Order: sequence, then C-alpha cells, then structure tokens
Amino acid sequence: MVEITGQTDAVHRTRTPLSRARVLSAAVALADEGGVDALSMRKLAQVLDVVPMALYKHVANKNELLDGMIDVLVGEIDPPVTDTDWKTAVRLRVLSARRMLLRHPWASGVIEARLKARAAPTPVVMAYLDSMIGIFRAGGFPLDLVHHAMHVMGSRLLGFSQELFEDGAGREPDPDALPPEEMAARYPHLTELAMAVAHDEESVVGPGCDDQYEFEFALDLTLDGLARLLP
Amino acid sequence: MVEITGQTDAVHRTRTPLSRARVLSAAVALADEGGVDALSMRKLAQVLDVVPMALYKHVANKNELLDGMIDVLVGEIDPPVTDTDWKTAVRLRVLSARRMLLRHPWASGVIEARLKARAAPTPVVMAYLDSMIGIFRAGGFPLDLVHHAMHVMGSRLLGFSQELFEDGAGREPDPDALPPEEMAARYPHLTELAMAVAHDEESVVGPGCDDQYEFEFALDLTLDGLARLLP
DNA sequence: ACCTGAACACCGTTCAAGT
DNA sequence: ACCTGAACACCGTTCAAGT
Repeated sequence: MVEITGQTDAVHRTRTPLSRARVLSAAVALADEGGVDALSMRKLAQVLDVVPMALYKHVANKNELLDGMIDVLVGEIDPPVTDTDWKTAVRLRVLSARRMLLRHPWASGVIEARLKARAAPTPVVMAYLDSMIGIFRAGGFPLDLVHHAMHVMGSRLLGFSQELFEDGAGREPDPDALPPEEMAARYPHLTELAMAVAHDEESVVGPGCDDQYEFEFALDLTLDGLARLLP
Repeated sequence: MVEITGQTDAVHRTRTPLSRARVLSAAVALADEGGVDALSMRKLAQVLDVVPMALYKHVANKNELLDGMIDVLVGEIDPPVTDTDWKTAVRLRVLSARRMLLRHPWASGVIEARLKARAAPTPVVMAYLDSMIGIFRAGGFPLDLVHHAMHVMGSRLLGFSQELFEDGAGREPDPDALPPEEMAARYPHLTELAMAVAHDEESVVGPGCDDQYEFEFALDLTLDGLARLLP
C-alpha cells in the first residue's frame, strides 16, 4: 500500500506537467469513451494522476472545461475550401462538422446545453461561424439572406437545434469581452451581420432577430422543397 | 421545531395522495421554473411534501421520470388539423410543437439526451410521429419521400437535432415491447414506413436507414432552396 | 506563494429495519 | 405488506491548514 503510493508518486513527479491542453484532451477522451455522464472533475483528475483541485489551476470550473472541450472539437472541423463555389464549400464544411459530431456523439448535447445556459460562444466558435458567413458572402449572398441561411442551416452547422444566436440579449455582460473594433477585426463577417440585423430590427421590435420569423422561413423553405419533389 | 413538524404532518395526511400524474406535472413545473438542473428526485419529493423514496412507487427511476415528463409535453402539441392540405397541416403542427418547446426550454435537451441514450421512444412519442407520417401519406407522399421528409424535418419536429430514429438497432431489447400486430394496429403509418425502410436496405447495407444519405438529402434540399433565392 | 486534504452541500438509489 | 430513515457511492467546489 505504502509502496504503491510511493511508486505512483515517483511516476507522477517525472510526468509531463499539467497544462490546459492536456486537461482538455484528456477530458475529450474521457467523454468519447464513456459519454458526458462519465466525465467528472474527479475522474478526470484520476486519469491525469492528479488531485482534483489541481485541475482548477487550468480551468476555472466545469463549465469552462466544457467550453474548452468544444473548442477542441471545433478545431477538428476542416477549414473552408476556397477554390470552389459557395455551395460546394458549405457542403464540404458541414459534412466535416458532421463527421466531427459523429466521432464525439456527446458534443452536440454539450454545445446545446451551453447555449441554453446563455453562455457566450467562445472565440473559436465565433471564428467558425464567421468563416461560414464568409463563404455565403463570397458566394454573392446579400446580408439578409445570409442571416436566413444561418438560421436555416441551424442544426446542421454544429448539431444543436434552435435559437443558436440569441444575440446576447439578456446575457450576463462578459467582463473580458472584446472592444467593438477588435470584434470587427477578428470576426468581420459576424460583425457585419450582427450590425445589419440590429439596424434592421431596432426600429421595429427592438434588438435581436425575430426568431419566430426565422423559424417559419426555414420551415417553409423545407416544405416548399419537399413539395417540389412530389410526383 | 416539533410543532412545525406536527403541522406539516397534519397537512400531509389530508393531501391528495401521490399519483404518477401528480408526480409528472410537479416535475414539469419544477423544470419550467429552474431548468432541468434544478430537477432532482429529492427536490421533487420536497415540493410534493413527500419522502424521496415515495416517488419510486410511481416512477421506476429518474430516467422514467424524464420519459414521463416528455409524454406530458408531447400531449400539449395540438392534434393534426384534418380539413386542409398536407403543407398547412404539417406547418400548423410543427408550429404548435415549437410553441410547446418555447414554453419548456429544457424539453429539447431532455428529448435529445434520452434519444442519445438509446432509450426506446415512449408510446406517446410514437403516436406523435405516426400521426405526422399520416399527414404526409394523406398528402400523396410515396413512402420513400415520407422517409426523407421525416429526416429533413428532423430538428423541427421535436427540437432535437439528428439521428432521431436509429431504428432500435443496437438498442437493448425492450422487455415489454408490443407484438408486431399490435404495433401495426396502434402505429399504422410508422409500421408501414419502418417495414418499407427495412425492406429497402436489407439487401444492400443491412437493416436501418442510411443516415449519411439522409443527412446529405436534407442538406442538399436546404442548399438548393437557398440557391433559388439568390438574386 | 503554492498546493491539497478535508469538508460542505448536494446527488440517485439501495436496503435493512420499522410499522 | 407497505413505508422510510439511514446509508452508500458518488458529485462540484470551498476553504483552511500545511508546505
């Protein structure tokens, strides 16, 4: 007993030190193996041969751990192919996202849960959405149609179902949010779209987009598409 | 302290006895108030003025509680309107489902989680899907197109995202599953569709439907619809 | 200053003891 | 036979005590 503890300790001392990256990839591996229910701070610490509290040096809490894991997964999605038409580019990207989601079946649930909890999307997720908007823009989509398109794609973009944006309305103000000019530099397409939407609606129903309208737009697009296939 | 306990006890004795329905609606109310994280067997018992273990007389465990709650919610979706065309009928039904999902923001997450856990859909959910298929059939959709349509509608039917059916392949055999003839009687459209899909695929890639094909079908339908709206 | 064991306030569920 | 308190095996996170 004492000897084993001693051995573990020796191994521990020579092991590569903990890092945020090591914590996150171990967490992803744990969730891949046993589902998200099998992921606990305590089990994660055990896998990393570390006392539970050591994790809190690298992630603030479990929610931040989940956010970090999502970032790892979004990083697995192929970057957009640039030398084709918009449709092929979107198609390839969404299919790549789907392959990621199939590799990590717990992912869409976690992403959706974090969105439902009104957590601010991480920079990595923002960059993903920004570049997706960029594909549509490069394909000649006017801003309002891009907006609809992003809603229509909804669940296929990242596996979650509805109300993906929510525009941060009612969200707790992020203490380390980027200043607007930095936002615009980093996420040009997202910013452009957000500003267009805000301007559109502000005079009518207040800020944010009309989710009901967007839902019906997507529904009707789908139903019309099906109607065209009727014999 | 003793006096208060005595009072509580007296109230408890005259209270309407626990029932599955009372447990389920209290659980829904609790989730509506505080989200699904606020729902625990212990808190539910407390709200019902009952010892935690008393709940287990009416639901086998927490998963069965969640299934029961889903049934309550699906019961809130309007029945299909019969005296219109298929498109209007589907549209109204899906919009009714959406209103339910907006009333209970935790619902889609729970539904998706239960599906991911490969839990068999409850009879109430089966009946809902069956009658949705019935609308398409009555509208003249051939079986294969209904199949595609159900996949395309996917997230809009009940708020979850993908792989909704999974056909029970790899699912633990349900001990109290209905015999086939009873299935056919209760869910005629679902059974017809399931049999057509099974027959279609069995000779090619084994039972179940080709999820990748269905995903791409829905994706392309969406992209083609967007392309048509380009100026 | 850093690290960490014990503790706190929770879970869902089992089970034996009480009526 | 029914009901239930205590117990079990967990959680995420706080915090004070140790180095």
